[in-house]
Amino acid sequence: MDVLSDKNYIPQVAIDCVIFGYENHQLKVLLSKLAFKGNFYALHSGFIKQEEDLDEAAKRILEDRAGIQNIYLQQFKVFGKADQKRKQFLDSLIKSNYSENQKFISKTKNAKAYAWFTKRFISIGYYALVDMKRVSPKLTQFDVSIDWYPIHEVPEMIMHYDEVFQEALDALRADIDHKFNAFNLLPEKFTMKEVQQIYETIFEKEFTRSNFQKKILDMDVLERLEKKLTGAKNKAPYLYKLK
Amino acid sequence: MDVLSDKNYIPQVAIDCVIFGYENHQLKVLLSKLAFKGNFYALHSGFIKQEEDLDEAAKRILEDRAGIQNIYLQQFKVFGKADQKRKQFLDSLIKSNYSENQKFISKTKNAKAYAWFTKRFISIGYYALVDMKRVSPKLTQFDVSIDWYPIHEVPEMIMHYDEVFQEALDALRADIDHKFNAFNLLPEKFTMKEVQQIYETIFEKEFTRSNFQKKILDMDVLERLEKKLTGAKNKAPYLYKLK
DNA sequence: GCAAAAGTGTTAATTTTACACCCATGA
DNA sequence: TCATGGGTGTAAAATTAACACTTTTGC
Repeated sequence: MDVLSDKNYIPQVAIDCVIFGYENHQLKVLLSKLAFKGNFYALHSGFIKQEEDLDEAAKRILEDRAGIQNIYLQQFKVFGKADQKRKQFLDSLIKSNYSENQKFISKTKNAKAYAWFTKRFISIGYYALVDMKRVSPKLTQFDVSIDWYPIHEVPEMIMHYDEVFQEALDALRADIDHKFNAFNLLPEKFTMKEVQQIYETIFEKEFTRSNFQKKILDMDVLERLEKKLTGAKNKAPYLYKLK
Repeated sequence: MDVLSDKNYIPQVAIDCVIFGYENHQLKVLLSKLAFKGNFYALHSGFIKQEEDLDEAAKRILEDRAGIQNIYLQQFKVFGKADQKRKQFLDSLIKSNYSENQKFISKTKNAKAYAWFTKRFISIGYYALVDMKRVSPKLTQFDVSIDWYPIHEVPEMIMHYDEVFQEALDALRADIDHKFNAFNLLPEKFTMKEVQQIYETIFEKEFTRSNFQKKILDMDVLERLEKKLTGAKNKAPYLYKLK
């Protein structure tokens, strides 16, 4: 990673990525536990390089953190409260992690990073929806661990991340129908049941099979392929792929 | 206005306001013609003060430019291409307005403003919908004029503003139904016909009277008041107000 | 043949659209 | 009393939801 400076990155602007993961009928979110004393949880944030498009920056951050590419990534809201949450949090973090925190900050190199990092920030929210099986989160120097948390068991996060997460979930549900991003979670060939399970997981409610099938097929984006013999003692479902 | 500097404003971030105005069944947009040689048209942009919430900044910019308060203002998208449009435009502007442009730029004061202004910017798009009768646009030092342009007669604008305008119009139409912002355009008491005319203007299509009435009343946000005798030789319409 | 689950079809309920009808108003 | 336009009601059309029926598969 480049040195954090105004020359390399756009100052005071962050991208916050809410990475939703799907596996086994569960919707989870990828959080980082920070490599500091105490239980501090955070979304994956990053900054925008000076020569980089906004959407590219979001993709890069997602790739750096989760090791995946070519995924549906959607900007959903900008957060721009001018409160002191960020600075307050970082100050308390330094205080509890470095016995002589004033000295720590005043070291030339640290001082620059501190000044850059503790300014008031605007954050641009993006969310992604990924197949957990195809993702291998990578630790950075700031993380002690990166884990998937069920969306109803999300620990309290630092700064404004709780709000970002909740808004991302709302946006995901509002967007999914007309943007077809659910299909990104599936292998090339999939059954209608698999599609339905994703929807049911995301919306946390059940859909009737026949009506769901009609609705999805009416979207006219799927192509029916051969049948799939599952070994189960029932009728074999068709496979589908995106047109 | 404060001096443009990193100390006063968040650098490299602008707010672009698309101010839609309604009057006499016409939807127009407020553009500034810049106070420079040549025909340069622009949306109303501004910057975010260091101590200011994002939404407040948008409100302030709207008030400075259009002289109105308490209006529906909606963030709709962030634009973040890393292209050189901004710098190229500003360079050509300086070139054609100052015979010795290098000298102009290198004057100490101008040099700072030039450097601040010509960096790569991220812009946060907001739109507003106002009653043209209640608005008195104010000229700033950068405008030679500020005028309302019918949305189908918008002159080509500088930089990326054409795209911002088009996206704002799409967002306005998508948002209007469930956020009731159309009522902001009306006086305290209004008739159903007036509401319908706004909708018809915004969507550029006609609605059938009875169905429109049903739809709006089903929203359950209006309260029916006394009748209004218009002097016309027909049944007097009811007045409504927001609940 | 039977249970299980997939696919299709049918009916009912709801929402949307079109349009007819009645009513108040001023000329 | 008539033309105008506003308010209401109703029938048709389209969409959505509920559920029953049929088919395929392995045991």
